[in-house]
Amino acid sequence: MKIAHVYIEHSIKQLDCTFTYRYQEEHVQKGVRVRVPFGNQVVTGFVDHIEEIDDTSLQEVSYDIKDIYEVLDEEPLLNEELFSLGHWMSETCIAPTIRCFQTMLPSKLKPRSKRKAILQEAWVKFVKYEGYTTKRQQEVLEEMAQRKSMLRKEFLQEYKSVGKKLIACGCLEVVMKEKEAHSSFSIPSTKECFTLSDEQQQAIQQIQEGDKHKVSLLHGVTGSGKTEVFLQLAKIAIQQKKQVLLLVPEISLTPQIVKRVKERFGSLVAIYHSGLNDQEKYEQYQLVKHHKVSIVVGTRSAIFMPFHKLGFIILDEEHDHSYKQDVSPRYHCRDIAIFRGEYHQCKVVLASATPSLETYARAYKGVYQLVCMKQRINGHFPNVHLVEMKKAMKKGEHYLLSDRLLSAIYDRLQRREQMILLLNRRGYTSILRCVECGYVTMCPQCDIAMSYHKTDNLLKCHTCGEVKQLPAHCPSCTKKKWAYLGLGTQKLEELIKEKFPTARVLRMDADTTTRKDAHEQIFKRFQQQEADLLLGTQMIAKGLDFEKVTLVGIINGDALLNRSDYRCAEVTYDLLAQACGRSGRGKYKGEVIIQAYDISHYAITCAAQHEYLSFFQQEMQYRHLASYPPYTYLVSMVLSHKEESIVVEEAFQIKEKLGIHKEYRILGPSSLLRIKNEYRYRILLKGKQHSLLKDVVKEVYKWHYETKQKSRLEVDLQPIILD
DNA sequence: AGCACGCCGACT
DNA sequence: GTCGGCGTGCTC
Repeated sequence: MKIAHVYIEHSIKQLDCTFTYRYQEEHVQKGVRVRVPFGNQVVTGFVDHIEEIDDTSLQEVSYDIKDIYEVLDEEPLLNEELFSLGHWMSETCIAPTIRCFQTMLPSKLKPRSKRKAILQEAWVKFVKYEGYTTKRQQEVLEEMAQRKSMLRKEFLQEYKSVGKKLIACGCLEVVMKEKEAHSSFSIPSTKECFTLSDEQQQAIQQIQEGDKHKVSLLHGVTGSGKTEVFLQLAKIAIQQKKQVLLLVPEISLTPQIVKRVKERFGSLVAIYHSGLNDQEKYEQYQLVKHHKVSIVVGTRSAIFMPFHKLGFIILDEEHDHSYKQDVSPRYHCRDIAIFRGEYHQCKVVLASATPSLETYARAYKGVYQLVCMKQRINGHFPNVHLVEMKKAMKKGEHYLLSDRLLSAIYDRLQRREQMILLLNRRGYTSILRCVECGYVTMCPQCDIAMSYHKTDNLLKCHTCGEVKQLPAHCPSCTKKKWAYLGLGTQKLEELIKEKFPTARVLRMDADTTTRKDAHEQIFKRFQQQEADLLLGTQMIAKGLDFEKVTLVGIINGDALLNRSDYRCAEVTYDLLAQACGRSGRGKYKGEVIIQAYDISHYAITCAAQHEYLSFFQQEMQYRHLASYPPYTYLVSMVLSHKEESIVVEEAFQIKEKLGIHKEYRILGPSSLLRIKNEYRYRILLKGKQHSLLKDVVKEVYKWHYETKQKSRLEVDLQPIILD
């Protein structure tokens, strides 16, 4: 008898095992979706493997085996490679297997997908030369016989008069086909001659000739022309009839790289990111699956595209946090890239101007191949000035804009050059506080002050999305005066307008980018020089290439340094170095002004001198002394529940259960901010052996659901941001 | 995840 | 006496 082992769509720990079903149909195979009875419901499942067993061994099982109701796919959704990747992910991230499979597929194909309606299109197809009546009809038929088929919509438009008649008489027929992405980027590949710099050529050569099994780290300063290196590598792979995956942190923030790839490779490109709707994602996915494109440019989720022969996987801005998924399965795109690279025997290239410490440390030790590009294409770095705000403010200068920065802005306005102002306000929101008693409105669900949005005059919580009307008077002292404590971009915009009434300002932040293509619109307008000044938060720090920008101002450059996070120096260096990289990319010399309260910190001084290596060495020393990654590994376990006492009790139970161990240290439980009415506590494990930590966490995880603990447990085996 | 089963409080 | 609260347990 034929038996299928099926994963059930419910992605919970208790159900992370297969259930067996009987079937008769031949086309049940590994990787197809099936509808199966489960309890008293019918659910979708995913066939893990099939088996032929004899009836005697069947009688040994204690449960009744039911039949599969329906087979949903003719062909497996996931090929052998992606299948094993799913299992591997489940293992390394400690997440239910079915959830890993769901994560890997576009939502229209997910096993659970309830409304998986895939758009169909009507096509007209030639059938026969019988039954037409007029000369014109014959002509049209002949044309159609040539073309074989065309979209009905277009057909009826072109042959308005006779089209319907021909379909009615059966000479042509209408067939429904799945809608496909028409490779709309038919921009002809430019034949422009690209002269590569020596460094670029060397980099390409090194990557190509390097050890196939080794990951390469391309460490190139901002403006050193990494994108061109990617494009050349892509060309090589395509010539070898292989595919290329180019991963970027966030598409909407890197429109320029997408544009360049499209210009170069035209219709060979698929774009994949979270901004696409389900149908669009599905279409792009199918393009890759059916070998219609050679290059995919995409964000994190694009790592799961169904490639058949990869030539290169390139992770641009390798250090970026958006490569880490922060919901289960908490995978890191870099790890998946390396897994797939091994399978396809292809080179994985990690690229960044500011590599993560982990990556650079590996390259330093020779685990990865290190490829450097130290020169800018245009030959010069921008001058960086540090402004110490403590002193500036004592002299009576404005706390947001120092005199030095003001005069630089004035200067650029005079010379009709463009500039970017970056307000570093992570962890710094616009808060409304009562002048009299200092009351601040907190979110009722979370332990976070609600931030004030001036455009719609509302209070919003950035963690849970709660929206509140502005209270007319302070609930605690009934005074009616509020002080706006914001260091927001809006405030900055007002200030600029006040100081420079004629300046044309574009603002980019969470408020101005809610619409779908808002980022692109703003960048486009800035590119076309409809504005002199672009101001925004960290989202404008990365990957942009505006030739005319000669001034970058960073306000509050050290805001990130005051956090307790062990990565704060790295994040600060990254932000500053990236922002510096936006200035003076064209033929004009660029300038950068960094305003900070403490300008002596090495993250700031190294960034100002474009000294990554020096920063790396100092930061490594600190990490070594404090035994933080990359010298150790951290794993995180977060418990949450509506009742604080339950979380605390269960957290301490876990701590006790772990006991004292010489191979790792237990940090916590420490309380985190309450989110969505749930109290959260974290336990961190710190140790030198990642595999050991993983085993320990796995045991806790198992114990947690087997003993039916009340709280929710979330584990992260490479936590990046600890909040 | 869902849904049934089962054991205790407030109603016609 | 019943309706219904949601704690517990199970699903091939």
